[in-house]
Amino acid sequence: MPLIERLPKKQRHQHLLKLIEENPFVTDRELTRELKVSIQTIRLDRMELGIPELRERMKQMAEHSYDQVRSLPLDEVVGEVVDLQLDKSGISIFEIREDHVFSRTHIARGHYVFAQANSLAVALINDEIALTASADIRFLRQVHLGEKCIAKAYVRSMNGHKGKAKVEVFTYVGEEMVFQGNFVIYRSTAEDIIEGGM
Amino acid sequence: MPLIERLPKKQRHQHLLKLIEENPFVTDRELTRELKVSIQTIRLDRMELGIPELRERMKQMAEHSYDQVRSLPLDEVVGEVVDLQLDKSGISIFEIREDHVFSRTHIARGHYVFAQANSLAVALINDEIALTASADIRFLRQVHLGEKCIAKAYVRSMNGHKGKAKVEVFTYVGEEMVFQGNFVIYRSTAEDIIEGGM
DNA sequence: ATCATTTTAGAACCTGGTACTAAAACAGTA
DNA sequence: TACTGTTTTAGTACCAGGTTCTAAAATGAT
Repeated sequence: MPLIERLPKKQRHQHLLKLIEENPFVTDRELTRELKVSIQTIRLDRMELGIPELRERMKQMAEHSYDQVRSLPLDEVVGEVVDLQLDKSGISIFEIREDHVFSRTHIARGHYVFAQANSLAVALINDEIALTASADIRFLRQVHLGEKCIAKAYVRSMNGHKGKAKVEVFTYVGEEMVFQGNFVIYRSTAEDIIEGGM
Repeated sequence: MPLIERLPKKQRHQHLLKLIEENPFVTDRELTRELKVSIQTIRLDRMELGIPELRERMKQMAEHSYDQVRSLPLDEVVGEVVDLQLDKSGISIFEIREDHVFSRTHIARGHYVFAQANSLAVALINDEIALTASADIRFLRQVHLGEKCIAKAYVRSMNGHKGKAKVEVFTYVGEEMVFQGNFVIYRSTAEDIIEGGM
């Protein structure tokens, strides 16, 4: 059992990591020329380091970037409002479809679940203008493809008839709560300018 | 030379284009099942339409996203990542268009601004799975139709190599900060189950 | 000299294709 | 009906860039 001079291998591993980080599109064969070892050694090294093959690396990058690109087309109304008592409470339903999930995992992107809650919170406010000022949100468990999110929103406070309203939203899949958020909504009857908020 | 009834082929081409656009990761074999023709026909169709093979498509996507600072010439694509240093920082640009605003006020809906920030925060995390766990967000001023939102995200902490990461996002229109958010992102290398989070 | 580790070699097999040849099925027309 | 042209299907050989497995050789430490 060699005890010293074990560096070459570790050094090569470091070098390998660096090379692949520099150029993730490098093949094993190209690496042999750089590292001066056989292709089998390269492959053993990759195994030990847990580095996937070139094609898998490319696939991961492609999926990653694809997920970014397709991540925005939210519909005008996110979720169907099935019950609405202005300034009091409301319920909306939103089914997670193919468009709303990460392709790899089939788990819903957070901003869709947020969008449902945000839309409902804004819809609840009985004023001409209602914009989200801030929010404090928590995703309690993943939501999967095909699941139906039921968001329930309650107006908690109502600073006069102008100003801010606090709305609490709970989103469920069946019995389970999957999301919870506290929204502060700016409200205004006229088109007067609000110093902040959306 | 058949002159009429030439539709089936063109129809199939349209269908093929749509299928591949919907899911660029589809293999020829999978397409045969959808289109009910032989794999050779699929391949002839791809040839005629100039659609490269799956691996080439993935490679192009991967290369495209790898190309660090891409051309600013904003695509139609909203929330385009123009700079990305994994696990460190990133920048994305999103132009507010008709679809993204309240029709009355021409003010952007909050969840679009949130979506840009959320997507960027998730994109930043260099792991197979990255889901938003919670967020604390603030809309600092309204964003109007036509304005360009530039989101800058920074990874602030990195609980080991599994677990949670904290990402801070600032969104600007010109010099003005319009949004600020603190995201907690769950991260995981494997497909192991995460108890909560999106 | 001996023994464990490390490296190399080689063969079989895999996916998701390309390139090419050729037969069959389908259509329209003379 | 027979001929012609397009379209579809089938099949083979080949490719890159690997994985998986077995096994031999080189290296180094004691």
